[in-house]
Amino acid sequence: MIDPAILRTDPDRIRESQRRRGESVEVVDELIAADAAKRAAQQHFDELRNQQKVLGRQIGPLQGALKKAADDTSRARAQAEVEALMAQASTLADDVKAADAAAIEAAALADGLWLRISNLVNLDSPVGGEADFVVLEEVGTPRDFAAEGFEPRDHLDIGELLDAIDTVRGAKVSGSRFFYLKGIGAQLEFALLNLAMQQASANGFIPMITPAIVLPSAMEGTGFLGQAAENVYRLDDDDLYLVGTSEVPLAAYHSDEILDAAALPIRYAGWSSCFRREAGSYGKDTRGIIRVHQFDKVEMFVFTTPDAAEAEHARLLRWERDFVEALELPYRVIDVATGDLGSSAARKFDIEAWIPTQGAYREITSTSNTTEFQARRLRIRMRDGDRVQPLATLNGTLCAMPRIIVAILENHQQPDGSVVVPQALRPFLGGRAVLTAPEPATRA
RNA sequence: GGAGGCGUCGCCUAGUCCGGUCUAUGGCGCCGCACUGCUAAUGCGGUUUGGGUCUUAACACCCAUCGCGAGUUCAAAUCUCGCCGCCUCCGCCA
Repeated sequence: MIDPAILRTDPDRIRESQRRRGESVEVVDELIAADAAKRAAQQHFDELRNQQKVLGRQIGPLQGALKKAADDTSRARAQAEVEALMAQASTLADDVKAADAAAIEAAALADGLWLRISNLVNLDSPVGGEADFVVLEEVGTPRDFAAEGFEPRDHLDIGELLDAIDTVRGAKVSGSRFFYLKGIGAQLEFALLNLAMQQASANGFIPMITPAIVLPSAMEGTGFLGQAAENVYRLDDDDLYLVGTSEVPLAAYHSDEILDAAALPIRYAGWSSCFRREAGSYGKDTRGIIRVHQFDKVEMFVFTTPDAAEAEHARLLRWERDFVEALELPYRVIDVATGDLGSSAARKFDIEAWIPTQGAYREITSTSNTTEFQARRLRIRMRDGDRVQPLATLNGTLCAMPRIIVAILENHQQPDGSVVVPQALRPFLGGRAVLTAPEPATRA
C-alpha cells in the first residue's frame, strides 16, 4: 500500500497514478470516505473504552475496602457503591462491544479498498499500455544468418539435436508447457546458476535458497493476489501458494521486522523454482520453453532506504545488463509503460534479448522499483535514528533459466546445430567451448 | 501422525495456580544527563509497536498491543475454547 497520509493531504496524486495505470479512479473517493469512517468509528470506540476503564479502576479498590470493612454500616455502604458502579459499567460494556464491532467493520472496509490501489507510478514512466513502452537502448548486433549462409534453427530444434531439451516427455508426464532439461541442457543450467551467483556475490548479494511455497500473507504482501492472481497456483487443501518468483519469499523474509537503516542496503540473490499458471496465454509461445509452467530463476532482491531506491534500481539494471553482456547476447532495454507495471511497481525496466528465429526482441529480465509499497504491506520498516519508517524494496531478474537458454542456443548456434559457449560460461562447463550432440549410443 | 512442555514491549526474566493500584517486574544492551585528565566505574532519567486527538514542531493526552483469534466478565497477561509456532520424546522418512 501507499502512504495513507497522501490520501488525506494529496488524493489527486493517487487519482493521477490510477488514471495513468488505466485503473479505477473512483476507488480513491470510496477510500477517502471509508478512511474517514474508519477513524471516526475507532475514535468512538476509544472514548467509550476510556470511560469503561475509568469506571473499572474504581471498582477494584472498592472491593478491597469492602473486604476490610470494619463494621456492617461501612460494609453496606461500600457494597452499595460497588453495585452502583457495576450497573453503570454493565450498560457501558454493551456500548463498547457494539462500538468495537463497528470499528472492526469500518477498518475491514477501508483495508479492503486499500488493497485495490496500486503503487504510485513514477512520473517518468511512459503512459499507456503494453505496447507503449519506450526503448532506452539497443546493445549488440543481431547476427546476419543470411550472410553466413544458413537458416537458423529455433531453440527447440537445437535443444532436441543436442538432446538437451525434451518437451514431448514433459507433456507426457506433466502436461503442456512442462519440459525436461537433459544432459548438456541440465549442465547448462547449473553453469548459468553458478555464473549468476558468482556475479551476484561479487556485487554484495547474499545467496539464498528460498521456499517455493508460501502463506497467503506473503503472496498478498507482495501484491500478487490482485490482477495477477489468475497466474498463481494455489494449494487448496492447505491454503498455500506456489510462488511465481522468489521475489515473494525474499520480500517476506523480513516481514514484521524493523531493520537498522545503517545496515541498508541488504541485497539477496534468491534461487528457486517458479510456478506460473499462464492463464490467458493459450496459443502464445506454445512451442519450446519460452513460456512454461515451471522454471528456475536467480532473482535479485534489495531492501534499501526510500531515498536510495532510484539509484539502486539503476544498479539492478546495470547488473542485469552485465550478465546478459557476459553471455554475448544482443539485447535492448525498455522502459515499461504505466499500464503494464503490475500493482507493486512504480517503475519497471525490462531487458529483451534478440531471438533470431522470431526476428524479435523477447523479455528475459525485469527489474522493478516497488518503493515502499511492498514494505508497507509486509510491515517491513527501518529504524533511522529515533524514527521508525517504511523502507523501499526492489527486485530484478538475474537469470531466468529457460529464456536465457533459448537466447544462448539461438544466438550462438552454428550451421551443424552445435552451439558456441560464451567465454564467461566456459569455466562453469569444465572449459567446454562448444555444445555438441551426444554420441548416438548415449541417446535415448 | 501421537504424547508432553513452552510462547511476556531488542535479549533474558517476574507475574498466570487464586481476574482488579499490571498504568507489566528486574537484569543485560542501547540513548541522554551528571560526575570524572580520557576510558572505565558510579548515579539519575529514558528506551515495544501501531492508531488517534492537538499541532509548524516538540510536548502532552487517549486507545490498542503479553504468539493469533474468539468467548466468559463490570473488568483478562491471568479463566475457557480454537488456531499457529518452537522444544523434547515416539512413529514415519530423503
